[in-house]
Amino acid sequence: MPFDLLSEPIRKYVRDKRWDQFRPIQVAAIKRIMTTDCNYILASRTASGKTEAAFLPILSKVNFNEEGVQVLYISPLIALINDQFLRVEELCRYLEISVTKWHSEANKSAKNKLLKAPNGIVLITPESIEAMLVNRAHEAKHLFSNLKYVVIDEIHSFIGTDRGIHLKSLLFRLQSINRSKFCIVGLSATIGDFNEAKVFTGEAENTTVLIDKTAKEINVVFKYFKESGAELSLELMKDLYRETFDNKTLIFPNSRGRAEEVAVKLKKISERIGGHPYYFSHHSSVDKEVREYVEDFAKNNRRNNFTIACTSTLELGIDIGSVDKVVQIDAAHSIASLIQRVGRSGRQGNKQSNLYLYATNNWSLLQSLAAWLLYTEGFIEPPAVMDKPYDILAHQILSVVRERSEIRLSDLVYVVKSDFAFQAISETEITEIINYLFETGMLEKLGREIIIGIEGEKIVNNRDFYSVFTAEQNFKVINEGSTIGELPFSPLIREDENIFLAARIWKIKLVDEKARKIFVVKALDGKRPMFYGGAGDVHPRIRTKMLEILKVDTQYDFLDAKGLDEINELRKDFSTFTIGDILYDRPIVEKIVRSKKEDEDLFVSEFCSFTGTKINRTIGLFLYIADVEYEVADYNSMFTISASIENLRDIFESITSDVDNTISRLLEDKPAILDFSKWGKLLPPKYQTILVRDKYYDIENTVEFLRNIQLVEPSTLD
DNA sequence: GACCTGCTGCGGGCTG
Repeated sequence: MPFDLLSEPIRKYVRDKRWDQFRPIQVAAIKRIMTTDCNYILASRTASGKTEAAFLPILSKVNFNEEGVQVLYISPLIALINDQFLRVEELCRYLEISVTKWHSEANKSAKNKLLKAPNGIVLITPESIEAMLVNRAHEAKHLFSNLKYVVIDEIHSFIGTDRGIHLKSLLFRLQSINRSKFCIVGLSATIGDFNEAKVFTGEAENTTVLIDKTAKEINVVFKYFKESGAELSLELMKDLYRETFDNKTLIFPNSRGRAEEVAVKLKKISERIGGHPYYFSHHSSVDKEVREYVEDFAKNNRRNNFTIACTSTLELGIDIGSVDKVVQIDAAHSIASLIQRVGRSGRQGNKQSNLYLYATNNWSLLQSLAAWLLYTEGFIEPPAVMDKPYDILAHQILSVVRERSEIRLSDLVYVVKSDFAFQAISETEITEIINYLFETGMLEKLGREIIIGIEGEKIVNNRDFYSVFTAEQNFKVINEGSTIGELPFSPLIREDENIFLAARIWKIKLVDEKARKIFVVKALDGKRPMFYGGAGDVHPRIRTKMLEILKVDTQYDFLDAKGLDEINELRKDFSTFTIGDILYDRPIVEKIVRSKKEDEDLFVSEFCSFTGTKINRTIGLFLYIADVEYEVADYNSMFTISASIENLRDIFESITSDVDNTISRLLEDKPAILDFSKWGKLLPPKYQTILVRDKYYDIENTVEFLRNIQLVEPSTLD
C-alpha cells in the first residue's frame, strides 16, 4: 500500500487533507521513489497531483536533519515558484522543514538566513543557479553540496531547447560539487518523446518514465469565419461573445496584438449590452503586477465569470484554477501547445474539457483540423534535438572559468568533456573553441592557469550573462505613475496615437526616447499594438496531415457548415492533382509570365511543399544556392519559384548536402542570421556556420525530402 | 501575420 510506505508526518498530512485515495501517478511515484534510488519522469496531465506525487515520497524518505539543502526544486518560471512555494510549505509544516524561494524577486533576508544555516528545500530557477555558480561559487558549494533530490518542474518546457541544454549543464555542475549522487525527478505534461526526457537526467539507463495516460475527454467545436481585414470582424466577435459571456474562458489568439484586440473588443460589446466587466489580457508585455492581479482574479473568485485573452504565458502550470472553455483562434503552432492549452479547461468533477477552434482563413482551418486529428491519433511533436550545442558550450566555458576563478587548460577541457550536456562534442572541437576564446580576449593565460580575459569580463560581469535567451528592448508604458506594460518601438508609438494594452485603451501623451518610457492617459478608441518576433516552427507531420485531409472526403461532424464547405472547397482546388504517396507527392503548377523588362516569356512554378517550417526554410536555402528567385509563404507551405518544372526537377535532383560554404558566405553578408543564438557570437566562424546549418536549417531531412519528391502536375481533364 | 522564459551587486532615496 502506498500510504503505508510514507512517513508518519506525511500520513498525517494526507489524513488531514481527507484524501480518500491517491491519483494513479501518485501511487506509482510513491511506490518507486520510496523503494529505489533511481531517477523518474512523472508524466501526467495538468492538475493531476504531480507535485505531491514527487514531494510526498521525497519528504518521507530524506533525512532533513543533515546539514545543507537536501532538496532542490527547479522551475522555468518565477510565478510557478511562488505558486508551488505555498503548496510545498504547507506540506513541510508537518515536518518542520524550511522552504526557501531563491530567485531574483525573492526575499533577500530569507536567502541570507539560508546561507547561515543551509537546510531543507530550495525553490530556484536555472538562471539563479547560473548566477550563483558565477558570482558566489563558494556559497553554491556551501548550500548545495549535500543534495539528495533535484525536482524539475515542467521538464517538457526544457527538453529540446537551449534553456534545456543550459539546465543539463547546470545539473552536471551541481552534481560535481556534491558529496554523493543526487536523484532527479522530472515533472511533465504528456510529451512527444520520452527517450529525450530520460536522456535529460544524464543517466538515461537509470531513469524510468511513469506515465498516466488517462486523458480528459475533449469536446471540440470548430467555427469558421472567413476574415479579410487586418482586424477581426464584428460577426466573429459577436459569436465569440455569445460563446463566452456566461463562462470562465481563456482565449488564445496566437499573438499579443491580437490578444489585446480580442480583450478590448469583447469588453466593449459587454459594456454596450450590460454584461460583466471582467475582460483581461495576459502576455509578456503586460506588466507583471497587472498579470498577477489577473491570475489572482481567475484563481480566487468563484462567483464571477471572466475572459482572459492570452498567449503562451498561461500555457504552463501557473495555478489559475480551472476554466470552462478554451478558445483557440487560428491554428496553434504545435499540437503540444494546443494540448497544454486545452488542459486548462474542465473543472473538478466535470470530466470534459471544452475546446473551441475558430479559424479566420482556409489554411489556418486546415492546419487546426490537421493538428486536432493528429492529437486524436496520439501524435505529439518530438522535441528538436541539438546534438552539438556549441553556443551553449562556449557560454558554459566562460561560466566554469569564472566559477573556478582560475583553472588549468587540461582541467577545463576535462570538465567540459565530462559534461553530459555536451556529450557529442569532441575534445578537438572543445580545444578549438577554447583557443578562439583566447584569440578574442574572452579568456587569458596567467602562467599555467586560465582566467577570464578583458573582453570576457565585460560579458561575464553583465546581468545578461545568466540566461541563454535574448530579450527584446522595450519602452515602458506608464499611466499616472503606474506601469501598465511594455511596447516595442513601432510607427504606432507617437504622441496622440491611441493603443490597446492590458485590455484597455490609451492615448499616448509623451514618448521619452532616452528613458524609454511612454506616458499615456485613458482613451475611448484605438488600435492594437504592434509586436515583433516569430512564432514557433510547424512540424512536417502537421503539413502532411493537411495534404491527407485534402485527399480524403471525410465529412467531419465537429466542423460547422461554413468550415466544412471551406474544406470541401480546398479539396476541389486540389482534386486536379493525383496524390498517391502522402509523404512525397507534391502539387506543382507551371505558369508562363511575360517579363516586362526583357520582353520574353518566363516560367514560374507554384509549388506546394506541404512540409514543416524548417524544411521550407532550407528549401529556400537550396533555391538560393541554385541562384533561383523565389518567394515562400509558410502558412500554406507555398513557393512561387522563377523556374520551370523541368528546371526545378533538375535542381532538386542535384541537391548536395554540402552547404557550408554558402552558409559561411551568408553569415558574412548577413550576420543577423545568427540572431537566434545569443552566445553563437562567441564561436569561431567555422562553428557559427555549423550552428546555423544544424539549428536554423534542417539539411538532412530536406535533402531526403527533395531527393524523394515527386512533382505532381494538374491532370489535363479540362 | 508572427510565443515565452530570467537576472548581480551596489548605491541612492525613502519609510518606519
